[in-house]
Amino acid sequence: MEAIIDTTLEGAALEAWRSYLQSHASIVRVLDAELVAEHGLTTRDYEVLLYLSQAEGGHLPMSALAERTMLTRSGITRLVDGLVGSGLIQRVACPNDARVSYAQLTDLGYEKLRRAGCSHVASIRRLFLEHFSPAEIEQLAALLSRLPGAQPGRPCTLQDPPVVD
Amino acid sequence: MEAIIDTTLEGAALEAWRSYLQSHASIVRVLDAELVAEHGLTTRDYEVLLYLSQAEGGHLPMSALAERTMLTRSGITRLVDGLVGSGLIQRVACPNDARVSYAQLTDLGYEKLRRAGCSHVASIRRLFLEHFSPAEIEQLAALLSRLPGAQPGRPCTLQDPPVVD
DNA sequence: TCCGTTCCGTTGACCGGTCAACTAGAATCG
DNA sequence: CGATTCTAGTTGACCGGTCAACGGAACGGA
Repeated sequence: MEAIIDTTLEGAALEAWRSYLQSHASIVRVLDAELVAEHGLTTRDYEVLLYLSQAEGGHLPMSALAERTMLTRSGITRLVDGLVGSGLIQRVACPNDARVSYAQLTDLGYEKLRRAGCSHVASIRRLFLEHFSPAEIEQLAALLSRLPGAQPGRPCTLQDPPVVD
Repeated sequence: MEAIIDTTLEGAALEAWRSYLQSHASIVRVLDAELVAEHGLTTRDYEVLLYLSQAEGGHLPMSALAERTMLTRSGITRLVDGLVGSGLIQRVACPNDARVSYAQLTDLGYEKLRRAGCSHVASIRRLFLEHFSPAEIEQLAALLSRLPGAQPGRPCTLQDPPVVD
């Protein structure tokens, strides 16, 4: 009845994996709490506003948002509902394709994002970046970028990819 | 209307943070899907079984589980409800203190954990560890262990701690 | 042209978790 | 001892998300 993981994952590997998991949980929890407390936004909200701000013209189709946030289309519908409700974005019909509706950042939304962004980035520095030297940051970036899902394009295979050709 | 993060987080730092977030999301998602598909367990379920297996006598009070899993006591109640329902653990009254009830791993639960553990650890290797050399694993462990929450004891402060004395 | 298929977004039902209120048992202190 | 306070666990109401089903619009052959 001994620990399963200890018998199968040796020292440093266990330590790396454990730290990866636990630090993420803790950091994300704090970031979210701060964002909610100071700006009334969840991390999801913030993420959506950020993606919109980076998009051409400040708008993006719902499914593009779903893809970027790794949420379901229905999830995005509901999330956007909330942001529309608080006036940070609005829905705009697409002139070329009546099926798609854009989520469009409003002035209020952009302003909100600007304010929230300052404290949020500061928190990221405090909770993540400040624990490393610039050289270590580079190491870390190099290492972590090899992991599945880290590269924007390569999505992260579930099991072995069903390569059929 | 430019990207907020790009103007405030310079190259490598942005890259490190982005990879950290996205890789975690992707990896955890896959791990969970595999665990559910192959063993009918969520990651939470697995975590609870693992903690119980590591505990003296295979049992732990509910609140100890809540603490370790970073869930609420009510959350643990419901999670344990499910595991009791599928016969993997059982509730056992504490003889010394009638308030506490232990969650106790059953034989079935232990067997389940053993099986699930094999494939789960294999997945962790495939999705995380195998992307690095042993030396890099050590680097990674050393770096990540500095992050808030990575050390078991030190919990991760929310904002500046409200020191009142 | 018209019908089948595919794609986009929304909706209803549900699930896993939180928060707040509660109950029961223990601990403390007069 | 009894009153108060604290602690462990459960419960009800809610929230944020998924999944499955759907409706309307676009596309692609016959």
